[in-house]
Amino acid sequence: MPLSHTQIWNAIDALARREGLSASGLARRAGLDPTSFNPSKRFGAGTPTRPRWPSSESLMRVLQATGLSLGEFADLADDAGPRALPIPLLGLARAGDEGFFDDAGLPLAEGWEQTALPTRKDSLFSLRIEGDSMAPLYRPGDRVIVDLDATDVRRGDRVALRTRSGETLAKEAAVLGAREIVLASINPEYPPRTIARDQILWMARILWVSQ
DNA sequence: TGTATCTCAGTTTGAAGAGT
DNA sequence: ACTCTTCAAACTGAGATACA
Repeated sequence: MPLSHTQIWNAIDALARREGLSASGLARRAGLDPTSFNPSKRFGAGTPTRPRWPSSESLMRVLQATGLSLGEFADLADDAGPRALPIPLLGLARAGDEGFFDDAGLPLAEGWEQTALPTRKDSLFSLRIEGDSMAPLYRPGDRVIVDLDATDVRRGDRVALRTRSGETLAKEAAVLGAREIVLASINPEYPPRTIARDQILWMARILWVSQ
């Protein structure tokens, strides 16, 4: 799904706003010249003006600097409303079969099933992981995407939750009792925590992690 | 206290440079 | 020739400082 000129620049502007920066501030953070994303750079000279595009290298540096995946960037690009972003899906067992990768080992466009990245909706938000209690699965600085609608938590799910005391936690649901739950850390150096159900403001499954 | 001036970080435009 | 990046100069607004 190619992105239009408008979508690319909308996404860059949206990403800059999300980071609390202007377009030039975003460029600077990415190690680019601060003028790279100026409005005057978005169209070439001449009448009519020709649309200009950021290079793929510039785009990759911005994504690296903001910790965003290409899929999340593509979602920012669409200001028309919620949209599922399909990406190729293949089971690991099948990934060794012939016909799914080219000579360079890159995925071919044909023959793959598809899965959808989460669409933009009000119940979605992201959290930045702090501390190493979830290492090595989630590392400090990783961003997880949580869906507040995804409350059907099962044992073993990775969840984010907020307590009445003001803590926000990202853990694994080890025991889901009627009156209390036990949250395990992936890192064995951190002991499990037991939290009473009535102390939980909300708890939802972690859908995606952006590294 | 209120006003004028200075400084600086952030941002912008237009032109030139580099690569193809 | 064309496209994207970089450079130089200028603009803008906020905060600090000086002074009546």
